[in-house]
Amino acid sequence: MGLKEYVCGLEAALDVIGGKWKVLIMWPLKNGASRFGELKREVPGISEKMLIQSLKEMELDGIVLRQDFKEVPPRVEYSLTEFGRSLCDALQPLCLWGEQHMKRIEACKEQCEMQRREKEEKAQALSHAST
Amino acid sequence: MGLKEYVCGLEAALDVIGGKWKVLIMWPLKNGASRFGELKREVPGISEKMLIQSLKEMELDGIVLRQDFKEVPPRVEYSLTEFGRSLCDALQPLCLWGEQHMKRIEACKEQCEMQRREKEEKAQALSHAST
DNA sequence: TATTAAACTTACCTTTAGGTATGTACTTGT
DNA sequence: ACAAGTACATACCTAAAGGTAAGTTTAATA
Repeated sequence: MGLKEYVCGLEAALDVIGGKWKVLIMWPLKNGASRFGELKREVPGISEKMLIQSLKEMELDGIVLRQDFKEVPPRVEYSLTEFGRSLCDALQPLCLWGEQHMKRIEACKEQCEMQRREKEEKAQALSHAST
Repeated sequence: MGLKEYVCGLEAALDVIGGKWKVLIMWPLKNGASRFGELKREVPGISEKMLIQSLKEMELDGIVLRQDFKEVPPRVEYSLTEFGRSLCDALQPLCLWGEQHMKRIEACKEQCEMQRREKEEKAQALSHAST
């Protein structure tokens, strides 16, 4: 598994925006730079660990710029690079698609959850019966 | 965590195409229906378990249609629904973006890997020293 | 009667992602 | 001397994703 070999462009793109948080971090940054603490508030539910971890990877990928003002207490601002903005543009249609079909998707995922639970319960019942 | 609440359309969309395999399964299906065995060959590296698991979820999400010909040995064909094709269209720009910057992304990810390994080795060295 | 072929299914295991909680560094203001 | 404020770092744990390998079903055919 030395070097990555992407089958298609999508695989590469998803490798950049993969994970639970990255797109949620990108979206507020479209309106301009944010400090670490601000971002934490703008992305509700994220932990500090996930926030810096994501930001670091996004910086490495070149879609986010980190600017350290060398003050105490620390002041660091994050913003989108040109590259990052081009990624946002490419994501726009997908975002729209998601918005248009959000209700439907939510319903499907709930359905999924229900099936998962049923299966889990069935498995539990079986394991109880065997003891 | 009862019901899902998506912050933006992207979150919903990524919930549909999330995971390692789904887009890789969708792409060959753009050229028409495929049997299970065909898909297995068209998506190199995928296991049978991951293939049906993904296909089932995609069917539930309404982006893939499963057609069982009730033959023996079994013959089942999978194809994209209208909804699935609309998703493909929405993915096109992202796919293009990924293709255009594939080299750059590959390089970044290798860089990432290297950092991870360094860190791992450092941690190992420390744990050895402490014993 | 045994075999074959295709599409699953299941059990078990390893790896990775993500969550929680606590600690650190540094300087300004008290 | 010390408390406060901000951006991290680190250790530990749980849950989810994914991999491997073996088994199951069915009717036609040898």
